[in-house]
Amino acid sequence: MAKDYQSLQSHFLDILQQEEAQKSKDKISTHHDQENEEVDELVSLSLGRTSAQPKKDEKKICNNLSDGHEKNDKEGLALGLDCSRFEFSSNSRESENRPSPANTTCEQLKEQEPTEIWSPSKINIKSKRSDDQDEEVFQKAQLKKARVSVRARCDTPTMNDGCQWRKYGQKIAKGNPCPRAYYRCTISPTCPVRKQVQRWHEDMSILITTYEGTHNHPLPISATAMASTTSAAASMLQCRSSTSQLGTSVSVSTPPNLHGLNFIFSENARPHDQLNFSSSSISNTNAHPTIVLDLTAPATFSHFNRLSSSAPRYNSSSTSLNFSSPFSTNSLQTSWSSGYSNNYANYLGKQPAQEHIYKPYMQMMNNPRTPPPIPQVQSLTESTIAATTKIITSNPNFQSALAAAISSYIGQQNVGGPGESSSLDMKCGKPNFSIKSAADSSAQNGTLGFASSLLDKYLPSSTHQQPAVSIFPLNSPPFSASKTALGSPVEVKDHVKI
DNA sequence: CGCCTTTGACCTGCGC
DNA sequence: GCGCAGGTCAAAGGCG
Repeated sequence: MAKDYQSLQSHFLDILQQEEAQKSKDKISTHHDQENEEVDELVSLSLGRTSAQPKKDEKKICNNLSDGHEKNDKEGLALGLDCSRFEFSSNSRESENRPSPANTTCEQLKEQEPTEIWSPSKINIKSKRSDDQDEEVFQKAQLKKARVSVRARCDTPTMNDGCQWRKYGQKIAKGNPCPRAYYRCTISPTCPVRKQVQRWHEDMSILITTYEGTHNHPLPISATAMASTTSAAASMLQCRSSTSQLGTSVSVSTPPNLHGLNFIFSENARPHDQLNFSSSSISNTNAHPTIVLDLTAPATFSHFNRLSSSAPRYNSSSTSLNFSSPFSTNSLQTSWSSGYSNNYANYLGKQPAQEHIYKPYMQMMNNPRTPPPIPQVQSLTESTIAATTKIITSNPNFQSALAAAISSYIGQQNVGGPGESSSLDMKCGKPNFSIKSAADSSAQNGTLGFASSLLDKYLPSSTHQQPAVSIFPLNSPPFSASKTALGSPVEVKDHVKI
């Protein structure tokens, strides 16, 4: 009954949105003709869920989403993570012309099986809608599963990620004398998740584990960390792929208990290209969009800046949201322990039942003098978080640095050159984090949208005055956000305009 | 005996 | 069409 209800509700909302989209489409088409020379893409970025629609409708949908969010409180931040599941099946031009059939409610999102995005029906629809060769190529690439490649120093043959794997093949891949092993998840016989494990020939201590697919079964707690990590990374990648066209580099480092984990998006928005991490070149197939999570390098802001500027040939703007950590990465590189998996899963909203773990820390941040209550679940991350929180709260530079970062971001949004129609809207009264940028929308869908989810979910009303400080102590170290314009203002092609 | 790894064969996609 | 490379299959064998 619930399924039927949700199905009907989804259908109803689809119809509503199609009507709204049709209205806005008419408006857009008139504007589009005028601005055609300047803007090739027109994508609404409101958390990646709505296509071009009037603001009122946008609000409406946001309310719907938040309602769903509340209804599915236990699902926590799934909103931010799952955005790509439908985004991935649409591209920017489609979203320009019609709403994504799935961009309605959180329930609907959750209804979707991970494999659904590859359903032939959608593929056919997409094929029919392609209107030029480039788009066909683009869509073909979209149809290939996103991959998440994790680089980590590891002495064991495979990284202990908590899942059960069965090896089904081994190959010598070109360019790397080390054999590549193929594993599939055996927790569920129908689980589509595969992973490839290969040593990096330039540094045999580095293990490159590439994950593909999404688990369709409950995961052991010890496996949620990697699953959430890869899921989030893939989501960001897919968000990015679905809406961006060119040149955005996004790096999201992890909460303190995952310090050192970098989500890297740095490419010219060819979705089939691999997303390379800095100068390292993991020779992977470029048939799949791949994101590289590098656990071998410390997550520093300077490093990210280096990354951002590492692709100047793309001549495009770069948007970054960097949750950088002041800590070393060493503690993470041994194994994926259940300890931090708890917290990172929480961070990603996949384990809402453990919400109580970090809520006290948020409260503590609001009142740093109050010692945090003892969480019910003991893990090594408690001490990590406590230490992190202590450092954050005792760091007088944190607030000012954060304020400067946000001011910088907003400032750049406001003073963006020609072609830069970006804005960052942080409404603190009611947790709201709408992002509109001329730069890569998907990145923001993935990162800021994710932040938005955090905000929506966890920002207490009492912290409205200091939203920035209140948001990130949950799990995050000093936070910085920046938007680095690499390209000239002239390069507005492929940018997104609201 | 069941599960797992190994490994050669086979399939598929892609570039030339 | 051909060759190459990536990916998968499945029989054979090892191990507890």
